[in-house]
Amino acid sequence: MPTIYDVATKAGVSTATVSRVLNGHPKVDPLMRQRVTEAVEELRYIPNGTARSLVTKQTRRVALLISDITNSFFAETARGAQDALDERGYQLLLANSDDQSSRELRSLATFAETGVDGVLIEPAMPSNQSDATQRANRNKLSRQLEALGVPVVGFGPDRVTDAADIVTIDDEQAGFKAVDHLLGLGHQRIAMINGPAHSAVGSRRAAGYRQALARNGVAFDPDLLISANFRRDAGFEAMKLILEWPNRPSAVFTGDDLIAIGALQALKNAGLRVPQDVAIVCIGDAVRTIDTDPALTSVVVPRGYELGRVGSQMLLERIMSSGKEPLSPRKVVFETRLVVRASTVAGLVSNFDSIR
Amino acid sequence: MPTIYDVATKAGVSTATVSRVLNGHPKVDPLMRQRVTEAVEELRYIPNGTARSLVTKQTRRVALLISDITNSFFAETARGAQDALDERGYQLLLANSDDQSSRELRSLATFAETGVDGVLIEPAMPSNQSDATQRANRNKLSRQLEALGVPVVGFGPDRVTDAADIVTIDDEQAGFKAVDHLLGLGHQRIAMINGPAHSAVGSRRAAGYRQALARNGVAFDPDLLISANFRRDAGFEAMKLILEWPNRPSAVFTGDDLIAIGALQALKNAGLRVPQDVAIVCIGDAVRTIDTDPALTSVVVPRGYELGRVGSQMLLERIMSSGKEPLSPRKVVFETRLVVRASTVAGLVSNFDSIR
DNA sequence: GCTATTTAAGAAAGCGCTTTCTGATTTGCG
DNA sequence: CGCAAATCAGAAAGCGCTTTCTTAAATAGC
Repeated sequence: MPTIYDVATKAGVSTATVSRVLNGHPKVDPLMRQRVTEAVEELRYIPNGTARSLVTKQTRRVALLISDITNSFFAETARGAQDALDERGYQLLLANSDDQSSRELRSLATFAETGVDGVLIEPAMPSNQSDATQRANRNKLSRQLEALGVPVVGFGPDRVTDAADIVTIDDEQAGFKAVDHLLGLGHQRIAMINGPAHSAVGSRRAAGYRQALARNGVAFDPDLLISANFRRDAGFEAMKLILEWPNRPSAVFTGDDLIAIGALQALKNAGLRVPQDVAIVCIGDAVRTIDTDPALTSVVVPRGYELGRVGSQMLLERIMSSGKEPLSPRKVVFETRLVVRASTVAGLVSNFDSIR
Repeated sequence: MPTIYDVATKAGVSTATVSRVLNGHPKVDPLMRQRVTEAVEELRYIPNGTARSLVTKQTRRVALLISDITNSFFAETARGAQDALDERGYQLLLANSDDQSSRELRSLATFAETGVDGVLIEPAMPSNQSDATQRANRNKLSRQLEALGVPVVGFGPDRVTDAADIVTIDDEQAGFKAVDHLLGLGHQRIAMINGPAHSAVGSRRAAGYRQALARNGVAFDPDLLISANFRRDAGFEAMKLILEWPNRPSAVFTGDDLIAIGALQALKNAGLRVPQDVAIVCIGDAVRTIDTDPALTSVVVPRGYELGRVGSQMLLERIMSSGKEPLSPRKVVFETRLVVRASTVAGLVSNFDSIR
């Protein structure tokens, strides 16, 4: 592997000049530039990024720390991040936390050694722990993130660090819109099948559910709020359970689209009509909810791609403005949008246009 | 940020000793080790990986270059790779090629600068190009990969480099098993709805289809082989087309599970019974094919996770054995398994046990 | 025409580590 | 007890760059 010395020798200049040419320094004689460029090509010289990083203290690398890349939402987030970073010549270092604080901290420690210019993080929020433990973990995370000394952008409603930017979805609003829609259609007894009780996303969506009820003067009945899982089978089982209640709700709001698909299946199996017997509304991805039968009314939330992209852009802004006066922490909240389909309004025909 | 000098000073030793302690060098006095360890903790010293890399020429970083992380198969691959790498303290650098050679080469160039210890690659195989162009691209890829000078593991049937390891799925076998099953049930007129005509995976699966026909003495009819896309809607449309044929096939083999799901929908819409009127068999993921109605008979291929994991392990073996005599190129071919369900044999009841 | 100023290239230091080589001290052995 | 061998810590070089400082040459000013 040729080094900058080889190039300098071949071009008959000093390494300083080679470096200047390589970095597009303005004050360099066109002749020198030419000679260096030729030498670079002849030797197929590739600058050593490690050596460069050692002196510049920049790696052109950003870490993305999520719970699980296998989750399609985060896969999209990764892709969005990747695309934005790519445009600026930054690379993406990926790590999965499995929503465990310990793994999260471990990854961060590795990043500290290896060196990154910034981190994108979806903070772990393990729900199986006490509030005190959770707080302690968040504190540890904050401190470790601050110790890294690089810009941070967090996905989720809470700021992971005092200086961190935030990009998130207004889940409470989404829950509100869904339930408000049902109430507007005259439903009064509305059940909710939610994700895990203490999941961050689930609890915010449930908050929206309660808020919509309150605003419409309907009393909240805790029995109607079921904690399940963000999975199809969980939705199926929960719905079966609901159908055994003596006083069946006229509508069901589900915490996400997979739950809704499972619930729909359970209703079909029971021979019930949707929406005539039970209406369904969910929060979810636009694409996944359109080709069910009936198509699902849903509050469409932005795709992971958007969040990843915007998050990266914000991170890059911070990275590139380092040295200048620090930007104050920003927060981007994505809006959600109710898309009415046949699962709440009988006979409505939907096509893919509705998802745009 | 404290450096190794600070630690050395604080511990009253030389940087050499600190380095030895940090790297677990055996011949170092326990007393020294103790003093160094204490100094490290007091100063919260974190070794600078960049500086280390500069001298050791190792980055503890591996690149994963795939077409698109948003594809769930590759998301799983990434996860499998990640998990295997994590165990050895290696990090994952992610890049998407979108199946474009140009992007692939660009990413590789960046990796060359930044430095990686190995690369996992799913080579781009853009099908919209001439054979000559494709060959040229493959050559460029090979050369650039070789220039990198690090171990390579490729996903797919063809060796990307003479020295590269391979991990792949026996798609031809999968196609064979699927069609052989149909033939065994007495079907003679069997259509295939495949993915894109020139996709690597699709063409191998089609080869299996033809091979099964040949082995069973059934003539291959090119009209029965439809090129579509590995998507649900493509399957739906293709099936609708087939149903307009004067001489309807008694069975359909689809290139993947999404196509099958779409095809199933088309058959239902047409009021046809599966498998009595038309049997369906597909190649696909075990989970996705079980909760259709009827459950899909399918040739189950390993999940991306497995490929990623095994690929990484092979890569790590090579990385860690560098310096020793080079391992000869290896090839791991994952077997596939026919799982018979109700879409070919009426009345068969399936549960999740069948997917293990 | 001679000094003052600008311009651009080079010398060399230094980024934070690892590792070889050297040398002091200890241990082994006859 | 004396010398050879073994042990382990330190000095210093060097990994491949960037960047400051220096210096030589070119230009300007009067």
